[in-house]
Amino acid sequence: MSQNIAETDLFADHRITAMGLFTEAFTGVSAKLANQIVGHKLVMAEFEVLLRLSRSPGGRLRMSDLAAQTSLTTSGITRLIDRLERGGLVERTACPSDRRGLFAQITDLGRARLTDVLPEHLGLIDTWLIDLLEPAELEGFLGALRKIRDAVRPGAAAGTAEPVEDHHAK
Amino acid sequence: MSQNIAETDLFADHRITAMGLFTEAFTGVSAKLANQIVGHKLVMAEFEVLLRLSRSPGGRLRMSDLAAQTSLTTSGITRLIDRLERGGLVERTACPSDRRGLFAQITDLGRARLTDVLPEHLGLIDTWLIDLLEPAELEGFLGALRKIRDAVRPGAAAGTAEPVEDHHAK
DNA sequence: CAAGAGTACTTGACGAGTCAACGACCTGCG
DNA sequence: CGCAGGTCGTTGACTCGTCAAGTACTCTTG
Repeated sequence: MSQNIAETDLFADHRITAMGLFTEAFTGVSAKLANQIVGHKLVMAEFEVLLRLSRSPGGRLRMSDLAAQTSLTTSGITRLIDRLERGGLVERTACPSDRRGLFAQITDLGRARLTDVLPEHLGLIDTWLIDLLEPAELEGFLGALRKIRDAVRPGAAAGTAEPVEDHHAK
Repeated sequence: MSQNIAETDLFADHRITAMGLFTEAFTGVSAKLANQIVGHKLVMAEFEVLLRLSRSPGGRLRMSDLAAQTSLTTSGITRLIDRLERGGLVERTACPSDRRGLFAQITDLGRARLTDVLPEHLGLIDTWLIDLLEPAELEGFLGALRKIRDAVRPGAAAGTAEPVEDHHAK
């Protein structure tokens, strides 16, 4: 029953395997973390936004800056901030220098929520990522990730991401 | 680079940075690949399903096996196969030994679509992953990924390598 | 051999994101 | 000045996924 050997080999290329491994490892860790976040009535993207706000001067960022720093569109950020605002974790405040613009501002409740979530979250990162690797191995791993990140997301090192823009043949 | 870690640095922990790097690298590569797939009127999950079907004996798998091998629920698989079937890339066929069950069977059109997509896809994996790393570095990287994958997804090793023909287990 | 329990898939309702098309505002230039 | 053309954020319509419940079948067991 087995023929089409050449074709079959194309479908089982080692590059597919490598990418599959990358995917399984990342989505596996990611699922562990997401699972904890969900237990605190947040989704990953919301947690990430709260974290970025908490680290920004004044605890606030422009909607469009949030969109640039995450992998969401501005419309996605609008809806995400809607949800967080409904929950009292952020509020929208006017931007004095540009009346089109809005700040998303983390509230005390938002910071408190982060403080609830973070310690356990860091522990999970240790358990499912850091502690699995020898120190030297971890260094090599992070170095490889940095090379890849710099290649695929030029200018993202300081936190400014840009939507991938490549469109191919149609 | 570890300095005095005050409590407010909780929000800027090195573990957050490491996980952020993992996320940016993976989502970056993933976006490059997804972008190509979308150019061929598929989404990533559909491409993955076609690939798994093409490598399985008879070009078919049970719906529930597909769900187990991907990160979708059985209900997600139902709707994904609906779309592929509507496009003529797979068909549902009865399972003779269990009348509840269905096979998703890749069609010739489905295989042709894969053959269209794959060569360029493999090239992109080279460009945005493999070729970025020195051979030894790549080995270390894959080794680390394997450790992580084995920790977070016990029993998923068969993922992208060998077809698993094992229904009616337990 | 008939329940009862469990499995395989589908469906309805909904959540979370995208894109395209706004209205509101800002800026540069004739 | 005045307005053409960009940017900021929101909204409507849609896609792709989840969960919970439902239907149809299979397995176990007294």
